[in-house]
Amino acid sequence: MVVTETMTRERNRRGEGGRLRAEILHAATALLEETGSEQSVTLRAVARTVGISAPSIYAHFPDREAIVDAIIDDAFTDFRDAIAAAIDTEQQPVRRLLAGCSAYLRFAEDRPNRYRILFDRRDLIEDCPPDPDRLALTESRTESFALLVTSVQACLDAGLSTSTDPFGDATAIWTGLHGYATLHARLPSFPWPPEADTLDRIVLGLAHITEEP
Amino acid sequence: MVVTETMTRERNRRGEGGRLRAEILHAATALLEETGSEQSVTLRAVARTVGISAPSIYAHFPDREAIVDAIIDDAFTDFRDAIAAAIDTEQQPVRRLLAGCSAYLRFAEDRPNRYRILFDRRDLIEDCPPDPDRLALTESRTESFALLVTSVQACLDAGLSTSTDPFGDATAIWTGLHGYATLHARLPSFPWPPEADTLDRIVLGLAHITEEP
DNA sequence: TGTACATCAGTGAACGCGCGTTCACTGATGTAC
DNA sequence: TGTACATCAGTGAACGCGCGTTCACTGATGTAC
Repeated sequence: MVVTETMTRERNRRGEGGRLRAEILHAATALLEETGSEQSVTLRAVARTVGISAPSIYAHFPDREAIVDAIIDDAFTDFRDAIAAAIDTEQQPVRRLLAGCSAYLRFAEDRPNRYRILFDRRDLIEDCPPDPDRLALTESRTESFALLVTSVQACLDAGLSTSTDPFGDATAIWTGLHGYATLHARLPSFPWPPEADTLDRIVLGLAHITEEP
Repeated sequence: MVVTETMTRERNRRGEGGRLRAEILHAATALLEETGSEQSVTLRAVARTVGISAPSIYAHFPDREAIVDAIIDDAFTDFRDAIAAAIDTEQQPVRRLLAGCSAYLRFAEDRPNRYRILFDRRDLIEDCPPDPDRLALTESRTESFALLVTSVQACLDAGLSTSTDPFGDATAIWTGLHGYATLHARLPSFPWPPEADTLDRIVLGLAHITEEP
């Protein structure tokens, strides 16, 4: 007997309707990561993947946009956690900084489309009024960046950097990492230098690190 | 009398049908630059803007994709020309390099959506067979990058850089510029340092320039 | 223990929309005689 | 100079598609008595 997608799914028991929300998010994330395009997260495609009818989604999300927002929210949490975890594997400040940046690039390389959506939205382009629903998302972004600033500051505090502007240096590192991550994903056939070289260049050069770890 | 878009346009005279091609491209470019999304370049939207019927486009482009390709091709030519022109305004090697990089950022800032499409396509992700129609496009990309490599090499030749790897340094500068350009456009409310500082950081730091111009 | 009933999780049909593309066509423009 | 005709630059209607969203509904599940 051939088991199709639709046959697999059983209706949730009473009180467990909320489980569908997670299934929807999971399916939508898979779609987005496969295609790399937010446009491919359609209610119908998501419903097809989950094995439900499209209108069922409205019990859990007010509209299509809300699903995409939720995906980005999740992705940012993952991103921040991955970097934080990597930093925590090291003690020495320069090593911690490098580990965090390395995790940044690894995240972008392992799941390029997941990384892509993090900074792809037009959220902050228009000076929109502070939207409470989006505040958590903004904070999650801020936190990822704060990890970087803190790591640079730690090098400075330990006397391992001649930086006079840790925030500016962190910003420079961020743009360097972002540029490498996005171009590397877009143009894989370009003769890129090894990731370790890039990391050294960006981190040690831009953060004014004086001593090798 | 109210003159509407559609009333404005007159049919081209015989032999001048080719002019419509330019009008289509112009309209499509405007659409892409306004919205920043390739998706908004639809045959119908383009036709509406030009003031023709949608099927008329088929006399000049085989399909929708061909229009977008043509836009990117044009954008790349503009991009390369802007950088080349800026470099040529200076004599001293370091100044030339800085001028080129500055033009890079200015292009990205002035026409963010035009810049965006340059590296946004998935062209090279799959190892597609060498497509002769796309070769010019690829060359135009290569040329833009070559300008950068040459500029770094010139600094080295003049003894103004301690670079041991001009190609790698040019790559690092490129990723730095790209990262700054894209993030700056995406998150304008972030406390970015002045562009000049960023340029100095990226160019002087990453290209191992020893002497200020 | 049995049964009527409220609730919950989800369905199926339908709406209007814009899309890419096709097809047969029209009517002005230039040209051959 | 006049006219028949080929050509060129488009048009308008239609196709099937997938989409977001709405609406009235169904049928299994648990609960009150």
